[in-house]
Amino acid sequence: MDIFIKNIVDLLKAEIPLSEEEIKGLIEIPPDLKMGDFAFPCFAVAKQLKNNPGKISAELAQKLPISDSITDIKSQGPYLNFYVSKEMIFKTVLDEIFTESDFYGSSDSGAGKTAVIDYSSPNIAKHLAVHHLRSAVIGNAIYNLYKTIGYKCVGINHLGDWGTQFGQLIVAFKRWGPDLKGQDSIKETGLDISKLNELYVRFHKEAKDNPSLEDEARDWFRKLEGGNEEAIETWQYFKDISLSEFERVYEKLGIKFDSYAGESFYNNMLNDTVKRIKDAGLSEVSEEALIVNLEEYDMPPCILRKKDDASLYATRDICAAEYRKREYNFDKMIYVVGSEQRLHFKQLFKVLELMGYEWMSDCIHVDFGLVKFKQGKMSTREGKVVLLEELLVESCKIAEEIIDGKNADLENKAEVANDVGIGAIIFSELSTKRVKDVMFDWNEILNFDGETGPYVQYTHARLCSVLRKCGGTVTNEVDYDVFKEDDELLLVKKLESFPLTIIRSAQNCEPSILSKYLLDLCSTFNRFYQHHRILIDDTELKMARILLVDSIRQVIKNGLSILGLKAPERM
RNA sequence: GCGCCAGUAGCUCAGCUGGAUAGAGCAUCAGAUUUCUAAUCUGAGGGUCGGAGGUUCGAAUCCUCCCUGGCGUACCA
Repeated sequence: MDIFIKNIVDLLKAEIPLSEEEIKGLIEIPPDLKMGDFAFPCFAVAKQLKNNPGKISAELAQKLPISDSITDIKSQGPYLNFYVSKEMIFKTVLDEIFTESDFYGSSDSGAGKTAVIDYSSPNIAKHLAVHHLRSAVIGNAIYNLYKTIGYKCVGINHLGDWGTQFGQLIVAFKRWGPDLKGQDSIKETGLDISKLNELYVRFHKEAKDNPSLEDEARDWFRKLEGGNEEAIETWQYFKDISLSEFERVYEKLGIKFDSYAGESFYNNMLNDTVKRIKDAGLSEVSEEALIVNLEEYDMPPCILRKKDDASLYATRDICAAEYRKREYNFDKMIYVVGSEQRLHFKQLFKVLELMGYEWMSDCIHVDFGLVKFKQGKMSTREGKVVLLEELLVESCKIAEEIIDGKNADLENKAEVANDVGIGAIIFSELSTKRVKDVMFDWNEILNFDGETGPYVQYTHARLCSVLRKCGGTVTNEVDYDVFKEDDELLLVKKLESFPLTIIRSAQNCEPSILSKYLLDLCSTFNRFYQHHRILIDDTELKMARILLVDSIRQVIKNGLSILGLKAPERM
């Protein structure tokens, strides 16, 4: 399509006092097919030409020559509308998709560069709940997007496996946990994540009446950081229990990480980091804590060490950033973390800047809105959560029931039910812009009609079905001149914008751009499918439509795969 | 109090760097299946784009103020 734009620019630059770049920037796509394929708004040059836009447009329409590629130029009010050769559009686009297949949409703008993506990063010793879904799913999609535009990606699950809360858990475990029979290790206690959760909730309940528990907890965390054997053994046990559960859920979601280096991983590097900050003269002691004063940047201080000398998450994040730069030498580091931590990241980036790290400008906080209940914010502390695994199981169950009702003989029913059930959940997380807070609603997230993952998957299955029935031979050796329907033109134009959609989606770290695109493509196809037959007697038209169908199938498949959804061929 | 983010149809949301008539889905109602999967499609109703100013040929989009909601605001993450 760039070819057409270049042609138009070439035509215009002779008549208009603007540079090629300026003209190119002004060219837009008209809202309706009737208005042509490209448009140039003449407002922009009205002043310079001392004429009104309508007249300029009318004069240009008369003056400019048409050609094989630009088949018509019309003036419509202040707009100059260009009509390009439909045959060339179809040929260019469908040929490209046919040739590139699984790689259609990929580009190499990130070739040779590395992106580190920090996502999911839950606190251990708790179940994964529905509010953990967003970071994981968004991060995974961003990982795939960057990979698609050529980056080497490193996915990091920065586990929250360190901090005062583990002091709290140890206290709770010692007070109310299972009795140790003296022999063997604590691994014999049969603790699971639910029991850990109960201990956590109980701690916060009891600490309200008995604040000394908090002191006790801080003391245990200090011991943990100091390497106390009992503390470490208990903590490691908690971590093992948690990870086995997490991995099961990630597996279901199809989400992977290249590294599980969590907060604890940096424990023995913390001193060096703090020393560097001290030596740079950035830190000071205030109210017994070691801080970096950020007053002149209108921010509260970044606390490096509490008054009892224990570290905080900010300390560990600074340390982790340094480590990742050393280890991966990233060109971009993306933190997929909720928007309630905005200030934290602002402080973190400021401290990195003050430390003299120019690469801090490569770090971005990709934030997202809260998941809320009607009753208010979810809180693990109060035990008010919907478990993620429970949601996934429920969704797959519903998917299976629907299949039983529609396509009971489906061969790999369980597998497809799983793909669709999980797909529904993932897609619903990715279909609105990140910044929006979302209200958790069972009915909404388990809806399989309308703008949903199953809708996209269903459309894909339909396309596959048509291709099966046509005998399976798809060729790009077709007569591109047989496409006459508006719906076909809309489809091919939509297909053409796929690579650009991916780039925009990646650059904005906004998977919803791609989700919306897929919904739009599917709805355009379903409309076409309803009104026009594909498997018809007219062989020329049939072969051309089959190529179009196959191209749509390919783009949906590529898009779903980036978002982290499976594309079943039957459902 | 201060800071950040959001406010578009009854509900959930699109609307690219300002551009042609503000669009979908859900829900409601009315339709479409001897024909490629009805998890689909067609149609109807439904809007002071939170409010008021301003910039501009032109504003849902940019600026200012106000209202409402969410989040954050030194030893949690």
